[in-house]
Amino acid sequence: MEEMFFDFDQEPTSDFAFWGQMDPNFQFQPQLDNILLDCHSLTGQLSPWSSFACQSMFPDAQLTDLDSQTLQLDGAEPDSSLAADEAHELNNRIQRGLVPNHPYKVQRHAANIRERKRMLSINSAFEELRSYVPTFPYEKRLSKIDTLRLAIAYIALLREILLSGCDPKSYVDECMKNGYKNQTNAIWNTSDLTARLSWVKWD
DNA sequence: TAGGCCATCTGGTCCT
DNA sequence: AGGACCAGATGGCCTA
Repeated sequence: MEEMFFDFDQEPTSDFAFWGQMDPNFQFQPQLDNILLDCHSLTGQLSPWSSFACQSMFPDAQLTDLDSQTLQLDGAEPDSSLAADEAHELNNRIQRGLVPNHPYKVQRHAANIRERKRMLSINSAFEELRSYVPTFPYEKRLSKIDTLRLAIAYIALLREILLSGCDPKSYVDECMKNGYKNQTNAIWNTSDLTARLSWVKWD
């Protein structure tokens, strides 16, 4: 069987098994806006506003009324403090009847949009981190927690290699023979990390 | 079918 | 005051 190596210095276009490689020409923001705009209509998911939250905030309100209410187009003036893109997006959603007619709800929707964008930025950072940790070519996508743990172990090992002054490949080979003992993490301190590193092309 | 993982919504708290 | 951040709740999807 042909031996396979991974070179971490390769261009990101490498067809090695890295998950979540970003297309360098990918236009993130317009895609994001469309996704956010369409998520409700695509999933058909009902906002929790229609149940618990509405009743707790507005105990006197009839849920059916709240759910059916939408802002009138000419009266649709989302919070002026919103960023331009958020205001535009919110207006779009109001026009489509996706935002119920209550000032607090409008604010809450804007906050939801910001939160989703924030989580997406965190997720894109996770994707980038995944691209830096060693994975097996046949391995399924690492979860967030595994990505963090593996990254910690990987950094620790790289630090040890630097401090040892040894050739990286021979250091890993030695670890493979004798078993890698890392103090930092119980999850990845077995042969797993060194096995992953055996796929790394060091030179 | 249970468990893991994830996205989303939400309200509270912190920060600017 | 408003946005950022956070953690809890919830529900969907996938896999063993």
